[in-house]
Amino acid sequence: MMKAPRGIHDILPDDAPKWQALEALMREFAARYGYREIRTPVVEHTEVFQRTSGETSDIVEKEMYTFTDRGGRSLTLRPEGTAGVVRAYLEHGMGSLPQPVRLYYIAPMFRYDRPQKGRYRMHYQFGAEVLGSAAPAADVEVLSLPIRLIQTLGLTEVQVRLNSVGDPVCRPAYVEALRKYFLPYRDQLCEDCRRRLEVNPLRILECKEPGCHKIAAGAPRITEYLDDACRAHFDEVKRLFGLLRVPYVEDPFIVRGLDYYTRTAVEVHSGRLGGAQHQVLGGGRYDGLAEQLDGPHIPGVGFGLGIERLLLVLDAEGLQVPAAARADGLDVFVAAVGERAAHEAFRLLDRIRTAGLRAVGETTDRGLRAQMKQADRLGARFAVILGEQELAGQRAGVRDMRTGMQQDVPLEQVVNHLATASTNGA
RNA sequence: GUGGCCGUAGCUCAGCUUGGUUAGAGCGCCUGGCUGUGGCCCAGGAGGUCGGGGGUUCAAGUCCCCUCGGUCACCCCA
Repeated sequence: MMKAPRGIHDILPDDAPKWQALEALMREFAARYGYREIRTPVVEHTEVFQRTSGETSDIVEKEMYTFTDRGGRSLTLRPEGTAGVVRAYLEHGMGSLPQPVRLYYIAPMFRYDRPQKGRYRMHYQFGAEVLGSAAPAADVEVLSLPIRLIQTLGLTEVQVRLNSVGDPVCRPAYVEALRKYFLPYRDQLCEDCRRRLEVNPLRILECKEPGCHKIAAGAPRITEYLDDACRAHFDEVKRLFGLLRVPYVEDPFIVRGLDYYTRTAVEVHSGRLGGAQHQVLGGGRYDGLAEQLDGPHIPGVGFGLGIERLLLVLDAEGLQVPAAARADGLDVFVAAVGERAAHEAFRLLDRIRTAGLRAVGETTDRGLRAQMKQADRLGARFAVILGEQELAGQRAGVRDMRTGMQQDVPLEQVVNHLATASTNGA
């Protein structure tokens, strides 16, 4: 049997209302903060990600869905949202819009890594970016959006972790210091970290190998190496979070997987996901990204939030997405007995829908009993019954499926009757 | 990319250890009891290449190998 590709899943009708409700809430929050939606393509030129994420990043090294199109171009299914958004900003001259520009997206991302619960080869992210502002207030504004959203959903066991990864001016000195620190321990590091020592010593900091972790604990801290500008920026970000009373912890060990990050780096973790896929959100500032795409210097900051993971965390904390239930449901089922009645029912069904009610009718010709059972199973609030008897008197039976009360209603009044009845006590 | 566990109807699972008649159950689905009225009950029915391929054997859902998929722990990430 044909199956969906590995690590890629269907979202079925039973779950869709939950997704719709969550997405609606995200759009509502984005609008509240003045963010406008941008829809960028799922594929970009491979270079867009190669140049921004960094050649040594895991994404570029082993996780990209890359293919050659018929014209010989190398294209890649986007592994993350930011690079494409910045590309679009540059391509469409958004630098001439009032700055900063605030953008958000809800879109699928693709990463070719090994699937696990909460980690999929195709997953959805809610993300937002502020482009054109280097101010610490921009960092805190864009990051407070998902944090407030998470609070609104009622999640309690989440932690905001904050760090600064410096910038191209001060980071090289720190990387050197790290290299110098780790070199004597070289033989005690794990295989991966020995490699990291060469290509990207920052990564050793987040290694979970106990041996490496222990050595890393004594490593110099980035905060000791930040230059005045970066330090001032970081201090102000922390001050502003404090002003908003957003609880956070400083974590000198988060460095983020993508090379384009500068200064602010943030992650949000849940304590409820068994240590596995507990990271729900990642983000930070990326002041050099636009230049890497051959654009001018456009500072930016943003985040990406994994929707599947958020859903998982909600579940783990026993929470529901507000209003998710109401996105589903059926008002009316129209049952017909006999061919003449079926035609009249078909017309009636159309009128009911035109009036704005959610209705389905019988499309085969089963017995009334089977049709009533359908109405019940589909969760219809009312059943309308049309047969020879009703037709003769130009009437229809309207049955309230909750109470079992049935009324005889003139045919031309059925739609009105249903409309008022379904708004009362729905 | 590395290692462990798992894979039998739409769903949840039994059967596998000690190979041997037509592979079962509950729920769901369809039909009937009730010739035009849902929920409860009763009866019947449909639905399975036992994830796929190869091997061992007189005989494989059951044993072995490979492969695909899921899951967990890593790597890393949302």
